[in-house]
Amino acid sequence: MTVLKPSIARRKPDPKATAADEFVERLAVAMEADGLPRIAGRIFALLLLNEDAISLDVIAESTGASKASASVNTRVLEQRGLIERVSLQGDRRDYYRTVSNLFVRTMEQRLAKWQRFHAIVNDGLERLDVSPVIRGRLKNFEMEYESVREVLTAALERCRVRRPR
Amino acid sequence: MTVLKPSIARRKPDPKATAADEFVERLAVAMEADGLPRIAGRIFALLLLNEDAISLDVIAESTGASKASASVNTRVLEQRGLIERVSLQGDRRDYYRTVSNLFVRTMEQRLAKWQRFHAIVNDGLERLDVSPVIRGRLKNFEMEYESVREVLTAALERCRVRRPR
DNA sequence: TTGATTGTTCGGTATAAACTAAACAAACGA
DNA sequence: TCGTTTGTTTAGTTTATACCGAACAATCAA
Repeated sequence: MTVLKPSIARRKPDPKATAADEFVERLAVAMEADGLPRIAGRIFALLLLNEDAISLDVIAESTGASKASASVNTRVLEQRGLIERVSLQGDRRDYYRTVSNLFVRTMEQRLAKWQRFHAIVNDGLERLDVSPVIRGRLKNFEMEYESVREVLTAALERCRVRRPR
Repeated sequence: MTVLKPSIARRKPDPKATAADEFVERLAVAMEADGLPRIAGRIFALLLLNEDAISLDVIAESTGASKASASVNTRVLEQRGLIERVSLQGDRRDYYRTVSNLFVRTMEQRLAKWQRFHAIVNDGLERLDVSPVIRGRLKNFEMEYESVREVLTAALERCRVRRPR
């Protein structure tokens, strides 16, 4: 008589899971598509919903992650420019909160990622000797990217102006 | 006297690695940032540099992947709209090539991914009862996204018009 | 200094993903 | 019908990554 542990079959749906918790989980999963660890996504979502900065312990505690994971993933988020570390006077702890111009920052991140991709293509366009057809294909690809990039950065600039800090 | 296998320390740098091979590898790595398997990236890069459509065997052979991986990853790329499967008359094999309007398609992919993210935020904006400050933050985030999305889709539409097929 | 608090790093484990080989299915030609 | 060619699926292996607990380092207070 073998018994399957229920925790394997399916996790217990936490009875006191609030709407906010669900939001956090869903956003965390969605952010995995951007190559972030799930815990990083949870932390980000948590901070997104919190007005004031939160300490590492609280982050670890309320996301259910270990302090180690919280430490690592806050750094990841910080390096990606999604959150920032702030210090409060007369307090040794670090506190974290989302950056103010969040959307612009995320878009800048994405642009930077694309840039790496297109840099490779452009480099190939220089070094490789390919047929005129292929060359035309690559050139057109880059042209279109460039035009879209310009439009996009202009739009972001407008966002920046509208909300300077 | 322990000897470290050189293949572990570092892979042999293939002496007859062409510039095209390097291009393929670099692009493949860059595409991993978009959540694609490395082999998918290699296949894409390979097709990008080839004028005419290529069969599965050739793809497998020239990327060094197994036929199974080639099959799986071509399907991934096809579903993402980056390549297309074509059939040649009097030939049972499937052939693959990049789609014609490549840049627009990649951007559409990216937009779709963002859409999922923002859908969650908007949903949260409806269901969650958060402080006015947080609500303002989320709303602003979505507003900025929406404005940028409009600009972007317009720019893509222009690309589409400029090169209809 | 010592003790307490806070963050990071390290070692090990579990989970997930990529990939291959081999079995399988489907489509065609003989 | 039977063998051949082509693509897919499956099972198992390898590889990479996330994660935790515990040890460690650093900072400040006493």
